[in-house]
Amino acid sequence: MRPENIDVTGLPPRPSPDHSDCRAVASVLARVGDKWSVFVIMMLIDGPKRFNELKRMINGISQRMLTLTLRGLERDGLVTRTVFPTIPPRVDYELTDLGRGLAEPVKALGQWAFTHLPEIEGARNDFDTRNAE
Amino acid sequence: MRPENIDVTGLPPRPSPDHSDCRAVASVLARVGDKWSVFVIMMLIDGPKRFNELKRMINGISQRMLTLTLRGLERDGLVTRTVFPTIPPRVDYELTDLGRGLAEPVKALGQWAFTHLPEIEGARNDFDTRNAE
DNA sequence: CTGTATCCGACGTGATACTG
DNA sequence: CAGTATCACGTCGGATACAG
Repeated sequence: MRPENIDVTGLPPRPSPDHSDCRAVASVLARVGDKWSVFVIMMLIDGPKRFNELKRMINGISQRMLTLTLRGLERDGLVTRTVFPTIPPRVDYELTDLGRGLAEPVKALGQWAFTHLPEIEGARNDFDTRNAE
Repeated sequence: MRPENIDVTGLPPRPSPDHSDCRAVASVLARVGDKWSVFVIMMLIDGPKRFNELKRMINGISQRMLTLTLRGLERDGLVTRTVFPTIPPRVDYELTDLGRGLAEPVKALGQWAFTHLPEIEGARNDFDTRNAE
């Protein structure tokens, strides 16, 4: 079950494509698409940040969601978590090389979204008013 | 409430950044991140497709989800829906110019995900076994 | 400061049945 | 063929309280 046998890589057709890769690619896309990951990545681009520092920068994120988001990014090897056993405790989060690599295509996507925002919002308005009354 | 005042465009700092754009960019990212949109876009890159044609190509998608995904893409102006009032009915879905434009950064992201799959899966395994017992 | 634990409502997704 | 309607379930996310 679920999306198999689909090539979303845009890569030229390979001789013996491994179709199971599709699910895995989708899982990476899902991380990018989740509500907060991209924001956290963007915040970390210009250097490591502390937990509450991130929380303050990302307006509206809850403590719980920041924790979960950071755990997810850490699990995928995109972010490192270093604990300084001081009192009070201090924890720094920093992008890995992998994370910095991911930031590039993500920024490209963000730029596209930003430049085409008017068209998309226009299309949404048109669609909504068409299906209004 | 919610992610405001955050620049996820990666654009060089502008004089008077419009912070409300952030939410809108996030909504585009959310579309890319949802479970099926990217697959549909990829399927439509090389020409228009019919409803059931898409359903067959995307292994595992339900009729309901295909409908909802296509509606969402149509609403955002990424896909056109043309009905041929024949019997039986025939409906073609096709990428708009906007949709084809979006496909580019999405493909870039897909390529990145594909090439770095081993590192990510490795990191996930490491993380999971570290936090196992 | 940096989390974890718990509760709860909202939403996304799938399965199934039905319609024009 | 191309949907819509309904239900059922699981996950996501926010709020709050508490801990090391």
